[in-house]
Amino acid sequence: MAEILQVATHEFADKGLSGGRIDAIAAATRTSKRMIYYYFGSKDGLYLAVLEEAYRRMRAIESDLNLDDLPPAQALQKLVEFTYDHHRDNEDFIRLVMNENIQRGDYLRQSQSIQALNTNAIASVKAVYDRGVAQGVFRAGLDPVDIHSAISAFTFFNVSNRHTFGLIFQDRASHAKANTLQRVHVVDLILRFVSCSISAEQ
Amino acid sequence: MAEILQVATHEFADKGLSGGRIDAIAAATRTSKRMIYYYFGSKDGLYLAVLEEAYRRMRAIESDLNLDDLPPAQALQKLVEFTYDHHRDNEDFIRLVMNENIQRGDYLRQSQSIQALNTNAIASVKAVYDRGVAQGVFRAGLDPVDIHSAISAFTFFNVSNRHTFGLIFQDRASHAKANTLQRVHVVDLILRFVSCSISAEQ
DNA sequence: CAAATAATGAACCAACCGGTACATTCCTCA
DNA sequence: TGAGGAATGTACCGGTTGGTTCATTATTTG
Repeated sequence: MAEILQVATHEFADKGLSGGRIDAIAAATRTSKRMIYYYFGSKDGLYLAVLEEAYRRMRAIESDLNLDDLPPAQALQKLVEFTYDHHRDNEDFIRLVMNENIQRGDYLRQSQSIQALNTNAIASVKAVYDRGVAQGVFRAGLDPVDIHSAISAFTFFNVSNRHTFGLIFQDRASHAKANTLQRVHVVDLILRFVSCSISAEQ
Repeated sequence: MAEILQVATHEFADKGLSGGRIDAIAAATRTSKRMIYYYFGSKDGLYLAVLEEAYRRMRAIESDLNLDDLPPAQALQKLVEFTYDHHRDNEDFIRLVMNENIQRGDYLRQSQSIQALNTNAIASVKAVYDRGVAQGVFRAGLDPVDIHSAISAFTFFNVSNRHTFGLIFQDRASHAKANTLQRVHVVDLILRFVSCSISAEQ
C-alpha cells in the first residue's frame, strides 16, 4: 500500500490528476488495479491520499531546524536556505501543489488533516521575526504571514516555473547558471525585506 | 476561428490539457467539433495555438509603459505594479503557463514564435536598472534577469498558488485581506532588493 | 459558368480508461 | 480444523473521447 502511494505520487506529480492513469500506476506496482480500488476506492480517493501523504511528509521534515539557537538574521537566512533547498529537491511535491491549484484546491479543501499544518511554519517565522524586532535588527510592522509568503513565492516559483522560464531565457543563460534565481539572491531579498535601515519606501 | 481559440483558451486554462474536452469546446462554440479538427488538426494543435496566442497577447499589452519618463525608483515601482495587476487580472494566462510547466514546457518548446518574446521585458528592466545605477540609487552588480525573475516570482505565485495558499491560511485571514501578498509589499521587496543602502548582506 | 477549393454537418468508430463482478486464495483466530 | 474476513487475480463492461468518414454546401477563381 505504501508502494501504491509512492508510485501514484510520482504518476500524479508527473501527469496531473486527469493525466495520470490508474492502469499506469497499477503496472508500475507489484500489485494490481484491483488492489488500488480495494484500498482507495476511486481515483479521486487515491489522489487525495497522495496529497495528504505529501503534505504530511513535508511537515515532518520541516519541523526541526532549531532556529532559536541563532541570531535572528542568521536564523532567517537558514530558514530561507532550507526552504530553497527543500523545494528544489522535492519537485514531486511542488508539482502536486501546482496541480492542486489547477483544481482550485478542491481536494485540499476536502482534507481536514492538512489545514493546520502550516501554522507551524508561520510560528517559526514569527518567533524569529519577533526576536529580530526586539533586538532592533528587523523593522517592526510586518506580518509573519507576508514573510512566509515571500519565502514561499521565490522558492516555489523557482521550481514550478523552471520549464517555461528556462525556455524563454535559455539563450541568455547558455552559461552554467541554472536559469533560476540563485539561492544567495533569495536570501538577500528576504533579509533586505525585513531589515531595518533602508531608504524611504515608495 | 477566433471564437474557437477564445473558448479553447478558457477550457484549457480551466481544466488543463488532458482535462480539457474537445467536445466541451465545440459545444460552447457556434461551430462544431468537425471545424476544430478542420482548422487545428488535433487537440495538441489547438492547445499549441492557444498557448501561442496567449503569449502573443501578453506581449502586446506589456510593451508600452513609458518607463523612461520616470526616475528609476518610480519607474521600477510602476513596472512592478503593472505586472502585479496584469497577472492578477489575467488568470487564464497564468493557468496556461502553470499547465505548460506541468507538461515540462513540451509545447512551448515547439513554438519558435514565443522564445524571443520576453527579451523585451528584460530590456525594459535593464534600462531602468542601468539608469538607477548610474544615478547612484541602485546598487551595481545585479543581473536584470534576476530582477525580472523576482518580480515574476511574486506576481505569478500570488495568482498561481492562490487556492492552496488561501486554504491553508484561511483561518488567519478571516479579515478582508485577500490571503495573498499585497501589492505594496511586492513593490517594497523589489525596491529594497535593488536599493543601495542596506546593512551587510550575508 | 465551370472547376476547384474552402467550409460544414451528422453520424460513427475504435481505443482508452475508470470501475466492477465473481471467484479464489490467504490469513487469523477460536 | 474450520469459519470468516481480508486480500487478490482475471476478465470484463460501459461510457467517454479524440478523431474520422462521407457527403454536401458555399465560395472563390480562371
